[in-house]
Amino acid sequence: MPTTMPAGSTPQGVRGQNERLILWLIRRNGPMPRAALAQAMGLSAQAVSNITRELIAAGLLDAGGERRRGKVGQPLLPLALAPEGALFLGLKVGRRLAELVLVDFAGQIRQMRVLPHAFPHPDAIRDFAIASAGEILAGLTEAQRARLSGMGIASPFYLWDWAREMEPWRGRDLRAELAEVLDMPVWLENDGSCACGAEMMFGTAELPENFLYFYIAHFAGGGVVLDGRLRLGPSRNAGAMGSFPVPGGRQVLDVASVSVLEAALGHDLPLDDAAWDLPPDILCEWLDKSAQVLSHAALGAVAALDFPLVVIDGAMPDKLRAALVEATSASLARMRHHGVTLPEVRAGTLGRSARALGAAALPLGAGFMPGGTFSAPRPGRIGQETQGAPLRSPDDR
Amino acid sequence: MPTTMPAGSTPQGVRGQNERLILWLIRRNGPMPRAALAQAMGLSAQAVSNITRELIAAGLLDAGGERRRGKVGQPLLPLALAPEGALFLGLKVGRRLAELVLVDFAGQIRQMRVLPHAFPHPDAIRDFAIASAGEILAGLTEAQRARLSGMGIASPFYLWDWAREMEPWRGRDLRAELAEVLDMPVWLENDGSCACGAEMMFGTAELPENFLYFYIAHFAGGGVVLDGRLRLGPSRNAGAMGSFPVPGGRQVLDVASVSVLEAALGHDLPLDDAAWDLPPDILCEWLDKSAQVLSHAALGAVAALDFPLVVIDGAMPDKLRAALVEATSASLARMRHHGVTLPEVRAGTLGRSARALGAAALPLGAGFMPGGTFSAPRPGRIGQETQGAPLRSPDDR
DNA sequence: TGTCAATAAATCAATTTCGTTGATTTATAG
DNA sequence: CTATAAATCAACGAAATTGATTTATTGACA
Repeated sequence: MPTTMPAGSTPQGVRGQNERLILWLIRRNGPMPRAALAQAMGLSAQAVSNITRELIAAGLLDAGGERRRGKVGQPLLPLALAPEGALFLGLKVGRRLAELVLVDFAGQIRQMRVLPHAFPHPDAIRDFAIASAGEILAGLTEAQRARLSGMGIASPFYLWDWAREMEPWRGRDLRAELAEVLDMPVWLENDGSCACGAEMMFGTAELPENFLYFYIAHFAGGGVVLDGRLRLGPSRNAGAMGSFPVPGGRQVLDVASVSVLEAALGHDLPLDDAAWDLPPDILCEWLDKSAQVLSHAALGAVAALDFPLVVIDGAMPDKLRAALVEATSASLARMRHHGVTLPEVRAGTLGRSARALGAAALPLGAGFMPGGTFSAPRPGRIGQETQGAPLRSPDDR
Repeated sequence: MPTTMPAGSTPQGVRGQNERLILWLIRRNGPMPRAALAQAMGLSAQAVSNITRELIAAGLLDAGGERRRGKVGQPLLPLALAPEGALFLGLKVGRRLAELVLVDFAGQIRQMRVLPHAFPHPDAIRDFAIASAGEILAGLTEAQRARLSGMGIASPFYLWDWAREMEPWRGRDLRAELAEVLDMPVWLENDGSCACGAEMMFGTAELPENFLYFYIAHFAGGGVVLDGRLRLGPSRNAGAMGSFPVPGGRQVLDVASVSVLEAALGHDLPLDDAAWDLPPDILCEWLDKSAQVLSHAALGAVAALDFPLVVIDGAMPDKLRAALVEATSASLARMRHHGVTLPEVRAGTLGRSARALGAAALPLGAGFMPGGTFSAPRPGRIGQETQGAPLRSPDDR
């Protein structure tokens, strides 16, 4: 039975849905006792008790924390995510670096391998991913290997539009190539959407259910979160904020990107944030122009989607990111904005690691989060929640 | 128990969800036999049989159609929406007219009352709505009155920003005022979103699950449909395409609206489409400028949300609307659009009646459509499908 | 042209899954 | 030692599933 069709609901689907919702609540709120879960979900304590028992048996939750005493009554026993509950590989394809990370169920990066390159090439990155994944797998126990859920890839789209050197990417399907060799499920999404998903899944700040996200690196991208779900779009190209049109017949990435800054400098910027040294005049010019286009794009997105928050992150020093947030917020306030409420603008919390983390979050989202947390495009004309199967420990298979 | 919290799933919710999905499938696809429903939903024929039996008993579906023979086997018995299954009132607040319509479950307008005005005033519209609703109710049978689900209001937001004459709207809550007097549930949403919802619910053309919608009347608005659901936004202001920023420090409604056309003409346009008489130079100028801003806004929205389709409708003659569609499509093709796929541009199918129909669709969506078809904003941090209660016929209450 | 097997829709009966309700156990504050 | 609240146990009800049965049509063969 195809899982991509508009689906009716079934009792089994109910269980899977509730399991995933519990994991999501704990992921966003930190360790929670069963009573709080029942309260948050509107289910009975008994139901939560049954579901959590299975999740603990499946190795996804950990009840070994300290009982929290304080109020009258039996003390609360907070349930935490079990870090070893599942493991994920994340591959980031960047303009200057490829990265492969191993991330655990709690969102910690356990291992990282890096491949620098003059330009990314699909053959080189495929070989790097295969070799590095092999090394990482070799270092895992049998039990850990059984709990590896798959690999996610965060890659820019339309790479061949950037430069002649990236023509080899045209027509390549890195996802399929790696899925075949690695013998595990592989996902691939736009790098901006991945970074956004990482902020939602692993970010340390409270986030509203709806926000717009920009990620400024060598090129500019973004992501869209609606109702607590990362929106990928019917052709997987949602959140393409780098392509957003701005006045002057240009697009956001023509102005607000690190490559533009490097072009103004006349040389590449170092990978080490602390070593960035920017002349004030060039910096101000870039900040000013970038803030203009970011605020234009942000206001357009707010008009269409009513975002209360815009998050800006990127591969740049914290200080520069903060200045960009400030400049964008100020530019937004100066724009004509009748009929819309201006959003808050805020910096992201993950910086350079956002894309690789987001890549690893793809199998996590697909397997362990409520349906559509990383919303897959569904063919067919009618929208309906796709329900997931109940979660089982790898041992059961 | 608050229904606006992130909710776990329950068996009862499952039934309600499936009931609504069946109604939605039939609404969009036309009469369907049980076997096709089971196929489309991924449920067993038995489940569909049970659910449809109840929906027929509740008076929402009609099994009285002709059996369709042709293939081997027992002929198909298509189930259709029962027009008398429910009735809805829709109130449109417009710049020149207020309209109150009575719409049946199949989407047919059964009655309509109109109030012309120099400017809309909340007191006058309230009185008009109360009086007209009373007259309409008086003409219904007792059974029909029992099946009246409520009233929806389609109103522009921030009315007081348009003109000094509309200052009385500030701070008014027409929804609450009417809900109190009319003794029925009342909804109110932005008129652009309502028009978009009408296209989705009652439009005669096939629509994809995701599209952007513009509605050009005295002012310009719009709507957003994602995954087959009308998106209202966390503060109910999604789809505010009239406020979309365009080059030159302006917004869409500063350029692409009938009021701009009237200003250029120097006089108001008649309510009768056939009586519109526009000098070619003024028409061309308006079409050209409007297409530019519409295509800019559309391309921005496509970058953010990956829409495959843009629908343009409005209170104007079919011919003018077609010309605007054509001009916008052409302007879109001329824009720089690296990294995004250009959407199809198409005319809406409802024209002047879109907003009133969409108003009536608000109680329909709230009561009889899958959760979030007209997505209500949900407070709280974690997104989850809100499940509806099973549908019961009014007689059961 | 008439009869009958094949086919597919729709329903009947029995079973399983899952959440709920009400009673019970456990551990802490005061 | 009592009140309180978390968590579990046992019985119940709602909804979907599976497998068998009924119903009505097509199409082939006599």
